[in-house]
Amino acid sequence: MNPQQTTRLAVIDNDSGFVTVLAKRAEAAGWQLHQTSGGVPPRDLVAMKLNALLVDPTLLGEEGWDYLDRVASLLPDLGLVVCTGRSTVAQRVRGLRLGVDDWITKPCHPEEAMARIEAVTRRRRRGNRESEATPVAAGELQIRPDRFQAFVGDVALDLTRREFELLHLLAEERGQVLERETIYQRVWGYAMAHGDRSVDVFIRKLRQKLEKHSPSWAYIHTHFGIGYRFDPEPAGIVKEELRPAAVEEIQTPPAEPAPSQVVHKSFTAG
Amino acid sequence: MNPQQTTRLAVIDNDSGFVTVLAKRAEAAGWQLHQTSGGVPPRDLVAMKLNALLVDPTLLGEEGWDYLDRVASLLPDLGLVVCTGRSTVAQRVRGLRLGVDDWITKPCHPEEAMARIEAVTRRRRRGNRESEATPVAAGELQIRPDRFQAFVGDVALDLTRREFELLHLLAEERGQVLERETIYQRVWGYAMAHGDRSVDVFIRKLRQKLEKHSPSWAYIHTHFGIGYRFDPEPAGIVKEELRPAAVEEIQTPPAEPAPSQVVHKSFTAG
DNA sequence: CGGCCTGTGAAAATCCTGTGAACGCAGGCA
DNA sequence: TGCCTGCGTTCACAGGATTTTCACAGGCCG
Repeated sequence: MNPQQTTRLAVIDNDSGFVTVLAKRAEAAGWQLHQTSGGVPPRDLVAMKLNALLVDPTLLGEEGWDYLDRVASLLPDLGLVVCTGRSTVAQRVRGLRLGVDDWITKPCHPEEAMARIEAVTRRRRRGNRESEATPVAAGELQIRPDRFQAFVGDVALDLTRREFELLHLLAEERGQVLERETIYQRVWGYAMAHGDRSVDVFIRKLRQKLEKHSPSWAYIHTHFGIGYRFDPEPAGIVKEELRPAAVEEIQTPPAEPAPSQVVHKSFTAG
Repeated sequence: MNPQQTTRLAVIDNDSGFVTVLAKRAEAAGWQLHQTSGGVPPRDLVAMKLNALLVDPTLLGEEGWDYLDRVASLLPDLGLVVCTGRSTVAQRVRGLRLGVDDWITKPCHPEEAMARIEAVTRRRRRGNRESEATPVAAGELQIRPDRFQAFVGDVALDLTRREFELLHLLAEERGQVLERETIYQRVWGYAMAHGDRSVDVFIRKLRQKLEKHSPSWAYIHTHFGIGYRFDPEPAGIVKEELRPAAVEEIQTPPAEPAPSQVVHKSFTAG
């Protein structure tokens, strides 16, 4: 979700000689850098919106492996590169299996370190949408990334930031069933904890606001045991597959088979 | 989804010692391997559906850089790993900038090479999300991973998640007889307890839904004492082997001799 | 013919989602 | 500073949907 092209890198190392040189080159290349010589809690890494993390686990002592493990599993989209001194094959293999993307041995040329960091972050960026700022239309909805807001006609749905990002993601993947974990990963930016219900709660809030402003459309469909799918449908076509003769292509977008296994919301309470 | 997907790796190298050892380990790990000691045209690589390519550009001589460049740009989803002898920082940087994902220096431990290849493909798989989303067609069926659902024409079979995953697995292994244990392992994700009948029950549910939506085809075949096989067959060819003159290659996939020991289902009750 | 193995229907157990509400946090404001 | 408000997170519960388990019947094989 980072529209920016620049690489955001954090370095956890206390080898001042190496870090200094690397920092100079990185800044020359236009990278945004964050240095520390101590462990940064994975939680805080989330807030930094990094593309990559370069770390020498030596200075984390015993906790090194555990730290790498946590970072790798909490931030699967982060490029994780270890740069450290002598190591055994077994150590490198362990690290790589844990989720480390590249393991560089010191002493190393900063240029190579940078090239490897680039290689690690490269693909993630590829195919990144330039659609970031293009509005999306769906049913009666108009989703406007430039305003972080969705509109029905001229009136805004009054979405909070998270609500908007969730809606935007769903709308961009219109028609696809997205699993909760995927949604969480892409909206929140890190891995979903087991049992977290945040996605459900935000879906409910979205549905309330959608229902309030565009009551004659159904936008978000639940897929039991999987996740959610965004697909604007005019209301009143419930179970069209049971009476195929009665309904004649009202508005259903082309190549959109009638959804099933969908919990058609019934909006009980007002 | 499927947790363990097999890695398809091609090796372009003529260092027989290294390659032999690597191949042994890779096969032990269940990887699918393809070796050559000459350059493979990028065009052919496409057809091989590889996850990763390990190459020693040394044996490509002058063309090495050009080759890496073409492979990297033509196959952006392929993990590209160079494994070669001595090299300068400049060479490594050049390669990495070109699109190489990792650059390993020989001599290297095959275990590390494998771990690095894994790391590269892991990162790659995360990047492109729709790798697993290719629809499968079978008989009148259309199996759509993006919807977690199967369709006959426009109407969905209304499969639950487990049902869908079972069907998807069977369909991907079309024509193969899969043992219950295998099925359970791959759909449920862990070993089947002795005496568990879940697979049978889900096969029944699937058959019911298939029969309901596509009554003129037989999809799932029972192999007594073994397991099940998915193979769409138009109805009415029951016992075609008994009256070979009557039936003429309606739709039966090639190279599928009528299996003996097959229980042709007869759908007793309605 | 007897011992498995599979098909089947239904009950029981489990899991999943919708929902309302409480909680904590941070920023705005007096 | 202290209060108020908006927002995101977490919890617990209820109603369903789904999965598992069971018992039995019928088929397959030697």
